[in-house]
Amino acid sequence: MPELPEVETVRQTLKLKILNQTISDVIIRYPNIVKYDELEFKNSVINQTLEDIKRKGKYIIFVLDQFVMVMHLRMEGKFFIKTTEPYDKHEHIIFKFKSGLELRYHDVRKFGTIHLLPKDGYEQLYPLSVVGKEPKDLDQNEFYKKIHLSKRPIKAVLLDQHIISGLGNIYVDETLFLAKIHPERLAYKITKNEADLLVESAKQVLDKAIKLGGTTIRSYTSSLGVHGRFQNELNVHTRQGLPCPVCGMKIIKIRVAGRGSYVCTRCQN
DNA sequence: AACGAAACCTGCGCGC
DNA sequence: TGCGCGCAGGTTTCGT
Repeated sequence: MPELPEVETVRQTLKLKILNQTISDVIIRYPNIVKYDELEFKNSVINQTLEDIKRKGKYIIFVLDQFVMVMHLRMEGKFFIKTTEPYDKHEHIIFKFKSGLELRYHDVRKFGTIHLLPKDGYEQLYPLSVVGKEPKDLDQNEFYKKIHLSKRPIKAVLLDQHIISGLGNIYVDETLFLAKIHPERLAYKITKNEADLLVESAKQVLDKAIKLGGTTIRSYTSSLGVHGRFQNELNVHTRQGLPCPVCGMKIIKIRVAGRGSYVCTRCQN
């Protein structure tokens, strides 16, 4: 489900709904998601109160009194807030609150992760320590310096969260379209001006997507808070065979960096 | 050191 | 209808 705009939308919604709730119990139905000893995890978070909900790149950060829970939704992770309904087959972790509300983590493919970190200095600990800057915070010279010797296709570089965080398959395609750069172009062949334009385009794409509540494709069952409308604004992603909105040429789908990639070969070089 | 491929999982749509 | 394949908004680990 999530790239940065979807995670941000989820964060905002969760904050409205469960801030200041106190955890009374945790049900772990599929333990592999929790990257921590199961019993210790439970003992640590029970009786803790949710003080804030933050985000870094695609990670969502639940700040408790003495700990932080760092969650990554990977491909299909979603949250639901329920009360007493029976558990869905794909609800793997249930946080029960003293109020009777329940926060349920739902993940068909079970790729998601939860790390428990001490509150003190958690930003310097794995996994947050290896997350690169988001486009809005990324200095353009710094970005160019990081990519200008790389022999990877530019799309692979933009997907690399250590270098620049928040973009995923949808928003990389859209960013490359705005910057008029072909996803297969090797990073060292990107000029400084183009690199600057890439960072600018990424900011623009993410900002707009956040304003529209993210993108909803393929996930018909709505996740908490994500009623995205950015799918109506996509220029190329998912639009194979349709005309490029700029030049009218047919958009094609190719495979780059192992990912389905949509491109206008007239506009993007 | 750096790159691409495989692995982690499940479900859906397609062609035969 | 059933089966096998390819594909899916991500990241880490493995092998060259």
